[in-house]
Amino acid sequence: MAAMKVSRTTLDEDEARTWAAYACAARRLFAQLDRELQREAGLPMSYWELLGHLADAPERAMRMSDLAEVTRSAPSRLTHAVSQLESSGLVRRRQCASDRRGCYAELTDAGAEALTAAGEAATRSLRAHFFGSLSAAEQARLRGLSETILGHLGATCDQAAGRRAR
Amino acid sequence: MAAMKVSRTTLDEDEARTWAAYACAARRLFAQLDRELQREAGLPMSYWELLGHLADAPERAMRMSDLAEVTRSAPSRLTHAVSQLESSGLVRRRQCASDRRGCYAELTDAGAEALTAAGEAATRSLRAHFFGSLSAAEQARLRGLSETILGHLGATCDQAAGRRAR
DNA sequence: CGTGGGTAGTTCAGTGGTCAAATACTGGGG
DNA sequence: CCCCAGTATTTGACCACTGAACTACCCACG
Repeated sequence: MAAMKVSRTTLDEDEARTWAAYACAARRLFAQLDRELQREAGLPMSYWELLGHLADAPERAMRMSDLAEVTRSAPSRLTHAVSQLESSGLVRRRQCASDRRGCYAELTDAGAEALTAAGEAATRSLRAHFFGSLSAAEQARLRGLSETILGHLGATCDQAAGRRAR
Repeated sequence: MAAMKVSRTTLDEDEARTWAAYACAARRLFAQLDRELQREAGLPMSYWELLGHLADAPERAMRMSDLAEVTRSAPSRLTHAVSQLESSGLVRRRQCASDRRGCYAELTDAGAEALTAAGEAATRSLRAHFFGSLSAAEQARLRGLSETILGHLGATCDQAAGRRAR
């Protein structure tokens, strides 16, 4: 008879294979997208996303800390990333009028252009390697599963955040 | 009536959301696992996997280049990683008898211990954030989808590899 | 008012990773 | 037998990212 599943401190065969497949697929997809984005648009994926958030924002500008929050990255990362993007002319820093500590990162026209170029490269890459391998129904299922995972992560993270906030 | 889907150079709403959900979930899972592994076992995820491959190998040892292949990483990364692991005593380098250029990386007893500790931490983390959010059926579906993606990636990569190999 | 605890952003030192060049050795054809 | 094209690994310079100080500023309270 099959053994009851008991809590072990080690993954069983099936779990290990599931995680391996998931992790390997995701990593290779990221690596591929990143490479193609870099090659065709000269932009790493993380910078592409950063520019994307700026483009979505009103005035194409955001406070550093808000940008840090939506990209889930440490403030110091933003400083470095924005400095780098600023030096390649895709982003501009603007003093915040109401709070002299503060600082806006604003998308420049060159940044907007780079963003659309990167968007096209990303689209090609994703169609080739991600959407191209899945039927519409499979895409929907994968999206559902991802959202489930995210929901669970969000909940546990919010708990932690709540605890920290006391 | 609904528009025919034509090839655009930009993702449509639905594709964008699917990719966003997938990418965000995967990244947050990796980040969480990496943090918890680091905190509880003092080991980044990539080093944990590296040690895992060594543990699975006969004699708990592998040639640097084979290790590079199974971890899909550049040779120089292996050199750096193995040096670092060697200096913390988890791995030992051994000369290859038949090829004096060659070199084995061998798991030490301390390395094996660290690996099981990391395995337990990883198991807890994955159960909490990954398996914990999905039913058995969902896990199976996610695994199937990941394998589909991998199959597609493998095929396209092998083509590229084949072209390169001429 | 003025002072102190919180907040916005930067700086710095450390780490894991990449790419390109250097080193050391192998093995088959002249 | 020797030479050289290829292979295994290392080295070094550089980059992105992180966490922990640090600076500058805001604002509410006494």
